[in-house]
This record gives sequence, C-alpha cells and structure tokens, in this order.
Amino acid sequence: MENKPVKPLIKSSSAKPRKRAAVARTQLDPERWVDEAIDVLAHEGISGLRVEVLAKRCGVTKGSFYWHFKDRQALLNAVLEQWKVGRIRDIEKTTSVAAGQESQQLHYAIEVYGASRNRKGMAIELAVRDWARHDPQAAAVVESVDLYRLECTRKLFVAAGMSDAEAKSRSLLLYACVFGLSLMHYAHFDDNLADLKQRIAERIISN
Amino acid sequence: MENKPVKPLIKSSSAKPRKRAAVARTQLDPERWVDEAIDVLAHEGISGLRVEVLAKRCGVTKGSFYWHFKDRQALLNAVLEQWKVGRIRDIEKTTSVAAGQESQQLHYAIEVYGASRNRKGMAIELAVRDWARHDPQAAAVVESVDLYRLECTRKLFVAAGMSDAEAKSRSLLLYACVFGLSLMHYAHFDDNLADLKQRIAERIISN
DNA sequence: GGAAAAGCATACGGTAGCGTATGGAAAACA
DNA sequence: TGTTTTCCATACGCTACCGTATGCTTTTCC
Repeated sequence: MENKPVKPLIKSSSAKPRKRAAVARTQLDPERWVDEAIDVLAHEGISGLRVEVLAKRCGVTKGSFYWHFKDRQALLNAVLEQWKVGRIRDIEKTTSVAAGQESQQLHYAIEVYGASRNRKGMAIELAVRDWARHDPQAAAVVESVDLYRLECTRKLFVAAGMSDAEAKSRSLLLYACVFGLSLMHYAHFDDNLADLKQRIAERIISN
Repeated sequence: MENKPVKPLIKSSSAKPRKRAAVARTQLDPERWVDEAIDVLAHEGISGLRVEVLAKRCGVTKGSFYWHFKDRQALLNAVLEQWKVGRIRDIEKTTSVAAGQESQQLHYAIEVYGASRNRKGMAIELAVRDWARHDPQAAAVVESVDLYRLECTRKLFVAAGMSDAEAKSRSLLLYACVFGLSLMHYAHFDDNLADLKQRIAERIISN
C-alpha cells in the first residue's frame, strides 16, 4: 500500500518531459480531457459534464480520469482556466489594430460573434455564463473576462474619437447586444436579417 | 386493481368546481406545483428541477406529485405554458400606452428588466433560455415570446416616428441588450452604472 | 352512515453518477 | 533483466433520481 505516487490535483503536462522523444504514443494527457470536456460543455451544458460520460468519449473508463484528476471539480477548474486564457488571447487578437482602423475592427468584433460563424464558441460562452449563475468560481472567471473585453473595446471606441464615458457605454452595449442576440430566437422576425444586423452594428458603433 | 381513476396528464383545475365553496382547505392543486417549480427553476435552473426536491418544498412526497402529474415532463410542459402566458400578459401591460408616450414607455421597458428590480423574473428568463438550448419545446415557447415582444416594441418605435426597418432593428437591439446585460458581470467596470445604463438606453431609443 | 373517489405516504426496482480500492499491463529506468 | 512508475480497467459502495405499486386517510356524494 501507499506505493502510489502522490497524485497532483491537475497533472502538470510540463512536469517531466521524459528525456526521450516521449511522443509516438497515444497517451491521454490532461489537456485532452479538458478539450473534450469543453466540447461536452458546449453541447450539453455544465450539467451534462459527467466524468463517466467524458471517459466514454475519450475511449477509456473513469479509472483513467481519476488518475489524471483529483475529482470532478478539479476538471471543472481546469476547464475554467483554459477557457479564460483562451478568451484573453482571443480578445487581444480581435482588438489589436493599426491606428485609424478602429471602427472596422469593432464591426469585425461584432461579426465574429455572429451566430453563423463561431457557433461552438458562442455555445461555450453561454454554457459558461449559465454555469456562472450558480458557481462563484465560474462567476469570477466570467467577470474577469468581461472586464477585459469591455476594457479592450472601450479603448477602441476612445481611439475612434469618443469620450471616455460614451466609450464605456458603447463597449458595454456592444457585448450585451452580442450575447443577448445569441440568446434570442428572432430568425422569423424579419426576412432580411443581414440588414437588421447591419443597422444594429451601425447603431452601436457609429456616432 | 384498476380502481384508480384515469389520471389526466395535467389535472385541469377547472374540471370540477365542486358544487360547494370548495375552498377553506389547503389542497395541493397543480398550480401550486407549477408555482413552486418556477421558483426552483429560477434558483437552480432546469437541471435542478427534480420532482423529489419539489415535493419536499411542497411539504409532501412524490406520491402526491405523481397523482397530479403523469411524469416530470408533464410538469415541465405546464411550467412552459404558465411562463408563456405570464410573459404575454406582462408584455401587453408593459407596451400598451397612450399616444405620444412611446419613448417613455420604451425607457420603462428597459428599466423594468434592470437587474435590481425584477431579479427573479430575469432569473427565470435566463433559466428558460438555457433550457431552450437543449429542448425544442422550450425553444418554441421562447421563440413565440420573443416574436411577440419584438413585435410589440417595434410598434412602439414606429409610433414614435421611426421607419419600419429601423424600428425592427431597434426592437431587436433593445431586447438583446436587456438580456445580454443580465448575462454579463460588469458591476466593476464603472463606478457610475446609472449613467452608463442611461447612455445605453438613450442610444437604443433616441434618434 | 356507507360507498366511492380524492389526495397523499410508503416501499420498491431500476438507472446514472461520484469517488475509492485494487490489480494488471506497459513503459521507463537502473 | 528486474524493479519502479505510469496509466488504465474492473469492481465496489453510496447517493440521488425516476416512475410504479399499493395502502391509508380524508372528503365527497348518495
């Protein structure tokens, strides 16, 4: 007994590079689990993210899971963390722009979240936000992501020539509208949705 | 055996008015169940809406539940129906207005959904929308409510002097923003949230 | 008052899920 | 080659649910 190594809460994938090549074998590292978990989260929501279901998707049993993770909560923490860093990186990519191109970039930011493209990304976004309604940790992560997003687009609005107060309100309006639209079922409200969206984007961005 | 009466899917509360007063006794009618269910839905989401949990809240066991309802799904259907009629009635109340007061009424519509007031109503709203992401029936109800809402505020915008196309886009923008805001965590984005919201409302409503 | 129905409790079988214990195979190491 | 470590499977106990069966008590009806 007790010959089992101390299991880390989340096994650091950079712990032991294993002198040799270390590749050439399909080993199930924690990142694989987290990736699958986020996929399940997108499709089933947080309540559908069960370890046995996840294990089946990975082609193993939960015996494997509990070797990589302390418990279900450890996986959830890892999911939150990965989502957070992914969002931050994405935001930086979306809001970095050469001077004078701010308006175009803001339009692009809205379009990126349009339901058609990035369907899965928005599904994850909504799943995480629903998760955050009942979990303080998730709420904290969402808040940090929200504040970062709001701040980045605020700068764009300022760079586009708006007052600070106005830029803040536009920034908030932009993301509220983007997420709100993904929450609504308006496909049958108009037969020219593209025009509808165009008008909304204009209202959010232009003076 | 078989002496049990045929259980209706959902016991119609108006089936037998019971000649006499029929009141003066705390009997557990289906409406009570649905009301409690909606309360649970608001706090725990659809995944927390379990019949045994609900029974405990009502101070009975599930034996009672399965007398009033065929199964869990029957309750969910009743919840959806009650939510729908409640929303329709609410929308009519919120968007009916004397001529010339359209702008004020639109501002009021936004304010009504403000996080501070009507907290529970918004919690239900979000829970139902999350539910709709995985359930076609719920999605259909949400769509009907959305279309009704959008149409009502569209009329207000038109009455306030906008073109039809512009009114549609403003109507959609209004609700998207309202729901989107309730989904975000922006409390620490600014120390004057009232001003922020005021600017947003202006942007949505004024010309 | 007595029969019938309403309304609820209790008990049961079944599934899904969490976390643990333990063993076995394969790779890494020495 | 033999030992250690890694990684996963299997089996178990436990809880939370769902839905059914059945019986008990209280109204309702005649």
